Formats: sequence, structure tokens, C-alpha cells
Amino acid sequence: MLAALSEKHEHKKVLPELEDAGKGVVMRFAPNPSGPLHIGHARAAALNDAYVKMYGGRYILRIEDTDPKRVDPEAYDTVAGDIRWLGLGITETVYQSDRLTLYYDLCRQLIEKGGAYVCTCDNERFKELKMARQACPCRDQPVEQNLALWEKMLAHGFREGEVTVRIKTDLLHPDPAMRDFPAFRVLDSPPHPRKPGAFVYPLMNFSVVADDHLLGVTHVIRGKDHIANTRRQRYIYDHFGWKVPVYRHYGRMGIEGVVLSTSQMRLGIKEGTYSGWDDIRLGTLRALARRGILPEAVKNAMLAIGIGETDISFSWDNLYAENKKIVDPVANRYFFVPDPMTATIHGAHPVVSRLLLHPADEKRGVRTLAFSGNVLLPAAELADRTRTLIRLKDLFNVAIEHDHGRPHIAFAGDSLADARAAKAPIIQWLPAGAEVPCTLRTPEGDLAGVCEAGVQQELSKVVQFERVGFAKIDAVTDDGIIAYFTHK
RNA sequence: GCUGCUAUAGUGUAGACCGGCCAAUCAUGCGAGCCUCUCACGCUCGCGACAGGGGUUCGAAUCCCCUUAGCAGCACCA
Repeated sequence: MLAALSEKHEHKKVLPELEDAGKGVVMRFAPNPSGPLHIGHARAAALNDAYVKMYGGRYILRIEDTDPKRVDPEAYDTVAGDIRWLGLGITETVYQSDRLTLYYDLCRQLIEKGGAYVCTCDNERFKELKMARQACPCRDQPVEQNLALWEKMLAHGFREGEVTVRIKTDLLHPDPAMRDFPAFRVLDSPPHPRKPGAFVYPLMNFSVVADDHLLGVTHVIRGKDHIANTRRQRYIYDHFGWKVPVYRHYGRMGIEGVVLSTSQMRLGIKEGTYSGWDDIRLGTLRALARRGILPEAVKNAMLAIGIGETDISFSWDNLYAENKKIVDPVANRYFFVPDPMTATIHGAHPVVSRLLLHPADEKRGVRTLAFSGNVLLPAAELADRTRTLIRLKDLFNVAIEHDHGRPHIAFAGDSLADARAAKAPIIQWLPAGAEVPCTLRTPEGDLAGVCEAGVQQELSKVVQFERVGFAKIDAVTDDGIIAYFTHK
């Protein structure tokens, strides 16, 4: 019986098996340090993480910083922080910028094998030849000449744009993107933040293959925008005679109503449209964190999506549901009164109300609200003139009469049963004078209100404002509390 | 345009490789009710899909073809 019950809650989505994973796997998460991680990154990170946990093995964090133009020096720390927050089972970290000489050595080997050549053609000229499926003059240079040119390249004998190392592929390949794609280039500026002296850089397809092989990566899960790269990379594997990892390419994930492009976010922050990388209108992990979304929820949501090749649209509802499962049992409950109006309750005696911090766990204790005549109520609750009876939660019932504009509110008994029988709404309230100003920030704008003083003890935690929704307490100051709306 | 991939309810997902057990799974969402001093949680019931058209077959969500739609790539980015 108990087993049957718990089974029902363990409908854990199981990821499909990977080939050749029986003896464990080596996988990697390979972000480019250009800005903070967002939901899109979380999918790759969570999927790879889950497979490593499933089969056992190593999980490599590889910082792909081989394009100094796309490296934001601050992002090294940002990315590290985001990964810490996500709680990935990273076993080792490598920086590609530390491995340049490794790539140089492999490049020389590849040239010696005749698998690559140093091309000094004009870019436009090469492109024309490529589209016409024709070899450029450099392609047939003898190995010795290629090696000499490569040495010259490493000795800074070429300026930016004058030279590129190309992988020999198939000039007749129907996809022009496959034909003799580039592997190394010279960049004179900007200087690399971590390796200021560097000027010969590998392109992604080369460094990725080199590292996947060198680090022993067995399985690669990445977005299908890399399908063409996988095909290109296969040429390099073939030239070296290396074993190709198992690849899985998941579909594109569209995300409603959120900016994910790093450059757009950066621009928006610079122009003041967004307050920072954790502006709640952005899809960064830090924005989610600020709103009270927990990393486990993000990971669970990503695993539920899985590795399907179909393009999908990410739904916030599904993420919120995952988050609520985690947050509901732990979040303390408090009253938040939006748009408060003061009301005098006629005919009521002072009384102290004790409310549970959590309805399912009495041991967590109570909060006390001392009523002594005046309360603060959500103005919206009094707007409906047909409403004659309301129960103030854990206090008593009140009768409302709308005489001339201002409602007249009077004590109407303690009986909860009466309130239920009359289908009276049970609403949140605060004793006048005991309130703390509280601004609830939502993606749609700020909601001004007041909340219990106890909320001041919940800094950086997620609480539930009863009948309003979950919120992360972002700041507690003398001026009041700032909370971010998480979800209902 | 060229090269390739994909198509199950509002959203996500299982089933597809090995056709029948699928009048199609689970979650989420929505609706109704129960429970409950929250519009939360929990429980019950309900709504809702095999993109379209051909073909193969006794039988197709599952295999084949076409159409349509979406996506990716076609960078000296990752």
C-alpha cells in the first residue's frame, strides 16, 4: 500500500539509454565565457550531468575561450558561479586558453599527415573557389612548405587575416560548409584576457576535437545547431584515426517572452533597460535564482524536456510546477496585503491571532498578529459591493455594509462554520501599526503593499504570501522589504 | 537558394527501431467537485493530440512516398 503510494510519486522521467555507455562515460559541458549562463545552457548542463550520474564517469567543465573577441573577462567568474548554483557534478575543469600549445602540436601533426594545409589566399577568393568546388593553390603545397608556413605563422610572420590553416575535406561535398573549413587563424587584437601574448588561435572545430580526444570524452550531447560541426569534426577524427564519440543533438528550444541573446542583454543593461544580468525579465540563471526558482527545479524541468530532436517551446508553467513541488513544503506562509486600506472593525474585542508558519507542519511554529481595532485589508477585496461577509483568516468574520462610499465593517462572529456556510472568502489581513512596507516585484511591474514583520527574518528565502503566491525575499531595509514574485 | 533534420493534446513527454496489447502514456495547463481558516498543498472526475494526402498490409501513430510547416547549417563564433 505504502509502496504503491510512493511509486506514484516516483514517475521520474528516465532518459533514453546512450550507446556504448556500459562502462561509464566521460562527458563535458563546454560554455563560452561571454556572459552569464541562461536556460539554454542549463539544458546542456543538466542533460550531460544526468547522464554522468546515470552511468558514472567524469564530467568535464571546459571553458571554450579560444576567441578573444568573444571573451568577457568577468564571465569566467560568472560562469563558475552559475555552475556552482546549478549544482553540477563537475569532476574537473579545463581552460582551452591553457592548451594552445597542445593544439599547435596537433596541428603540426595533422599537416605532416597531409590532413591540413596553410592557406594564404584572400578570403573572398577562397570563398569563390569553395563555392565552385575548386581547390585553392595552397591546397597542393608540399608538406614541407606547409610546415614552413606554419612555423612562420607561429613566429608571427603573418598578420591577422593573411593566413589560415584549413582541414582537407571533400571539395565536392554538397554542403559548402564542409569544404576545407578553417582550423587556425591569426588574431592581432584584442589580446586574450588570460594569455596576452597569444595570436594564433584554433577555431572551435579543431580545439573541440583535440580536447574531446585528449580528455577522453565518450559522449557529447549538444544542440542541433552543432550538427554541421559534428560532420566537420568527423574529418579531423578521420585524419588522425581517432575514435569518434557518440553524439546526440537535441532540438532548438524557444523560450517565450524572455531575452536570451548575450549581446542583446548586454546592450539592454548598458542602456539601462535592464537593471543587470539578474533582471527578472532576462532568462539568465541568476535572474531565475533571484526570483526564487531553485536549481533543482531547473534541472528537473530540463530533464523532463529530454534530448528530443524536435524543436520545442519552453513553457514557464512546467518550470513553475517543478519549482512549486520543491518550494511548497518548505516555504513559510505570511500575509501580504497589496494596496492596503485601513479599516476599523466595529464591535470587536482585542484578540491575538496565532497562525501556523506552515499549514502542514505545526512544529515549525506560529506567527502572532495582535488585533486591537484597526486592520489593513486588500482594497480589492472590498471593491465588490455584493460581498457582505468576509472572514479574516484565523481571526473572525466581519460584516460589510456599503452605505455612502466608505464601507462600514463590523464584527460578525467567530464561527468558521458560519463563514463557510455563507461561502465567505477567507482573506489575509494585518493589524494596523504592525505592518512593514513591502514591494512585490513581478515581471508586469511592482505591487506596493505591506506584510508581516516576520518576513524580515526570511531574507533570501522563498516564502508564500497567502492567496498571492510564492515570493523570494530580496532585500530587507529600514524602508521596507523588496520581494520578487516567483509564481502562484 | 543549397545541404540536412524534425513533425503525438495549449505546453512538455511516452509509444515509433522489433506494425496488432494504442479508441494512444505521464506531467503540466484548463474546468468541476472534495479536503482545507490561503486562490497553496493533497485527492477525485472531466477537457484535450497521432500535421495533411496517398501507398504497403488482414491490420499503421509506428514502414514507404508526396505535400505542408518548423528548425539548423551554409563565418577566419562557440
